[in-house]
Amino acid sequence: MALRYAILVSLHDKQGTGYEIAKEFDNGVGYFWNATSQQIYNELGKLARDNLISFKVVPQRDRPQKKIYRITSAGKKALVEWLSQPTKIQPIRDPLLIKLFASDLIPPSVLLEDIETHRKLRTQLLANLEALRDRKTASGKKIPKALRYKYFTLLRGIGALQAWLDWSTEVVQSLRSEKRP
Amino acid sequence: MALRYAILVSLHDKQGTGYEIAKEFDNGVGYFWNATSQQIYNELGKLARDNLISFKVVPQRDRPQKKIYRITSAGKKALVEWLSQPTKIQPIRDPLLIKLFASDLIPPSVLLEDIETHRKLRTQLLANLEALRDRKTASGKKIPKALRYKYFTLLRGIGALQAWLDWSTEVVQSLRSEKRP
DNA sequence: GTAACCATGTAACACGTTACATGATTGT
DNA sequence: ACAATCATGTAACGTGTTACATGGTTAC
Repeated sequence: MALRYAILVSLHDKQGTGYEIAKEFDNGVGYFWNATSQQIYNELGKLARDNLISFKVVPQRDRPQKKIYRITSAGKKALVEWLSQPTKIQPIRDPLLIKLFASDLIPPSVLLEDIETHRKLRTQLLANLEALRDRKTASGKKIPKALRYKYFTLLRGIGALQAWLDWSTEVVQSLRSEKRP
Repeated sequence: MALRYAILVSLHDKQGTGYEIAKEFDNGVGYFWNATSQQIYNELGKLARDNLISFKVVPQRDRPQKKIYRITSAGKKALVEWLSQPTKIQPIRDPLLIKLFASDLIPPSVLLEDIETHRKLRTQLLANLEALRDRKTASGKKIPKALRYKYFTLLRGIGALQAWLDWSTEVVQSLRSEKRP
């Protein structure tokens, strides 16, 4: 159910096409929600059927036609209602930790490689988010009130990545010391 | 697919009934994987059909009969194979952050309540995990090599909870200051 | 020429959640 | 009385992933 509201939030901020929303999910919104374009196109269809969003078809010369979606007043109402409900704690499901838990079954090098790959990805992501943060707070800028909570979602992304990277540093050290004792 | 291997890891450690595995997922294994008993019973059925686990039915006087499962050699093989494959980074999906992102649509008090509920839950969880950790490292005990990586999964759980709580402290402060400026 | 970008969609399948169903025993 | 613990399972539904399908433009 949450994807639908993530989309409504995105459309409440700014109208857009499915393609654009999908891109946002890869970038901005992406550090707290994740979805494939297929999921998004599908959900946009349902949302339009439920009249929570409307769209206009825009033909283009060079590119395929597109649908620009915007939230309706019914959509805004549904969104506010959902926002007022308590959220569920989301369960943890990290396949990498299954591996660690079963590490006596595989050589440390296999684990190491996997962790290093994740480290690279997350290090890159962290750099992106930190750059974003720095742009927002550069030269003594103050975050406007209305944007403060969006800013907090960014900080959450950064905090989570940092915690993961700190932890993985320890694990890698331990794995390395095991290889050449 | 990962649930099946989480179960195999659990059974590789120690044979058990579906009920016992489900309990483990609520406690030990629970800080990195999560599943309902229905999911587990279902997957156990499939695993048995695929001969990756076997079971014997044990009738009991006072209680309903139970099935004690253990991993087979084919199961161990399948597990090792899976462990050797690279894992995927798991996508982030936190409904609470959707709320924050859309915070201009709801009064801060609604957000505050929700966050406080989460804080209580996670504070409790953190205390449990820290107690577990302290028991394992108490009185200068050294973690045996074979258990070191299991211990790291525990540290990961603790780190993630701490990062979340640190972040939420900031958010709550900001929300409170907005209520009475 | 090959990849990336723009742009949308269908269909099959896998995975997860919730509700329903059963039923004795133990502790408050 | 009521809830919790032990113990397993089916069925309906909702969500997420992967593959397939189409097709022009721009940049290397």
